[in-house]
Parts: sequence; structure tokens; C-alpha cells
Amino acid sequence: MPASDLQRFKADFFKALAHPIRIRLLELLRVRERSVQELQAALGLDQSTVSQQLAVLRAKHVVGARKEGTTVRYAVRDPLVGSLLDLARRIFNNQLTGTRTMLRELQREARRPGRR
Amino acid sequence: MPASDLQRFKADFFKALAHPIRIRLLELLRVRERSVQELQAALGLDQSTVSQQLAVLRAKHVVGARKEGTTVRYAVRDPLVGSLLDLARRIFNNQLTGTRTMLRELQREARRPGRR
DNA sequence: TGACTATATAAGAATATTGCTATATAAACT
DNA sequence: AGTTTATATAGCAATATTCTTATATAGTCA
Repeated sequence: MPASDLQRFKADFFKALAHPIRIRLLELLRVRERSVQELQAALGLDQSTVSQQLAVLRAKHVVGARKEGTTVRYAVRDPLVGSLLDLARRIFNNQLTGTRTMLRELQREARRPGRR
Repeated sequence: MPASDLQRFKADFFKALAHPIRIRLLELLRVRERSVQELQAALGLDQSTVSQQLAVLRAKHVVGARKEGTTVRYAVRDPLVGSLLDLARRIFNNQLTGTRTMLRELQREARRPGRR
């Protein structure tokens, strides 16, 4: 596999996570397996939307589906995906903290103008 | 911040990683700070392309830029991004292993047909 | 078989991202 | 001031993703 293929593969994986609905689906699925109905109800979205976004996650092998009678249960395929989301959460937290800090800093500057 | 905004924020972060060139940039930058020129040379891409993709990473606050005379040096803003890439690498590895295993399994089935 | 339920997929307009090429800005140097 | 070097951005066609609505499939049960 040429290196460029590998980068494309990696990019595709991140692309799978790059949608608000898919993030919410994964945050539910990382806890436990769930049927499409459950997901649909939990997110207040219509069936088609949920099914489509699950299809994207399935195509990238992030989740797996298990058919049971007429319902299909989805689950995260690799528990490391959960860790990835946790790590991402820590990064977001740093970013937001940075932003808030910067805002506070800006306000401080405004209160003592020209002090540099 | 409503929950949906947060999910959009998270999705945007992953979107920043969802491009082969940006992955390669980050893999270089996680080692150390680099100028646009260095990145350009290392990846064999033209100036405009590199600058554009860096702009995407900058917009999502994944990297930061530091101007030094006429050159601009980029760096990853949060070292956790490096950890994230490592974790992602482990996930890819599991996936590919799975694929290879499946391929091997398929071949095994072909050799003993109808054995189910 | 027919109706019902759960899920998947198709089709196409709306929107966003990419890839190119050209141009702009800004610092340093003559 | 004019030129060179490093970087950024604009403009726009090509491509990919998303959203919405409609339809298809497949299992279950009367």
C-alpha cells in the first residue's frame, strides 16, 4: 500500500467522524449496542436520516450491524473509538479554555488601555 | 452553548483532520515546528496548496502560526493532537488486521468449498 | 397472501470542499 | 523606489456531502 493510500485511508476515517449527527450516534453507541429505533428516538431524528448516517459509519467500518429479526442493532467496532472521543474531548476542552482565557485577557486589556 | 453547537464544534475539529494532505502536514508538525517552505519541500506540493491546507488547520485552531521575518513557522497547538493521531493509528491497525484476517478466512473457505 | 413494522436505499436539489491558476501582501535587500 | 522571497488569498470550475422525499426490502404476524 503506497503511503498516499494510507493517508487517504486515515482521512476517510476522520471524515466518518466529521458530522454532528454521527458524533452523537457514536456517543450513544460507545455506551452500548442500540437499535436504529432507539437511536432515532434518542436523537429525535427521522428514520431515514439515522439510517443514512449509520450507513456512512458502517462504510468506514467504525460501527457494525447485527440483524435480529426485523430490528438491526449497531455497535462500535473498536472500543478505542471511545478513547478517541475522550481524547478529542480533552482537546476541545483545552481549546475552549484557551478561548475563554483569551477573552478574559482581552477584557483586561480594555480596562487598562495602552499599558504596553 | 447548546449541545448541538458542541457537536458541530467537535465535527468541525474532525473535519480539519479529514484530508490526506492535512494528515501529512500534522504528522510533520507534531515532530516539530516548521516553515511553510519546509512543509512544501517535504511533501512535494506547491506553495499555494500547502498554504491553503494550513489555513484550514489554522481556522480550526489545530495549528498556530508564528511570523519570523518573512517566513512563517507553524506548530501544532495542543500536543494531545499527536496522541490522537497515535490512537487513530492503533485503530487503523486493528481495522487492517481485521481485513487481512477476513481475506485469509475467505481464501480458506474457497479451498474447502461447501464446508458449512 | 396481505398488512404492518423496521430498516435501507434511491434520486436530485442544495451546499460545502477541493484543486487550480492567478494575484495580493509583506518583509528584506539592492 | 524597485526587486526578490515567502506566504496568503481570490475566483471559480470540478467534485463530494448533505438534506429531503419517496420508494424498496425483509421479517413478522393475522
